[in-house]
Amino acid sequence: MKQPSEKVIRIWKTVQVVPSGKVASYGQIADLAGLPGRARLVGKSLGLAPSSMNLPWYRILRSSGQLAFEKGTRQAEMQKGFLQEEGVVVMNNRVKLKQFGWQPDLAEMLIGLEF
DNA sequence: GTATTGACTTCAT
DNA sequence: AATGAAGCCAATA
Repeated sequence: MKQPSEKVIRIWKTVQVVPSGKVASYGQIADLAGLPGRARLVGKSLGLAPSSMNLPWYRILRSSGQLAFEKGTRQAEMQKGFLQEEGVVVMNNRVKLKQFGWQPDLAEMLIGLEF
């Protein structure tokens, strides 16, 4: 039985810590998950995540604030929809990190470190 | 074992 | 702002 590696699990958990209405970058998630430099692994892991766990993958974007998908793709539009539903303004396929970028709180960090 | 890939990041043009 | 190259490292082939 092949299961996702622990690293993937950690990434998922870390993603779940991101609060609604905020967004985080792949690199940021990787760092919080204790996997610095694994930004790309984060993306892959999100792709592996089953939809049944309600993983808020849409709160994760690039360091520049751009959505991970190209504009016009179905995923990008869906991501945009989810974000706006949480109050995050998405314009021209990007989000203003100055405004919506998530800064981990101590309490939230603790959750992330519980693993 | 090496080569390629990827929901990335950063620096240089 | 846009584009490209290099860096990065686990997973796949």
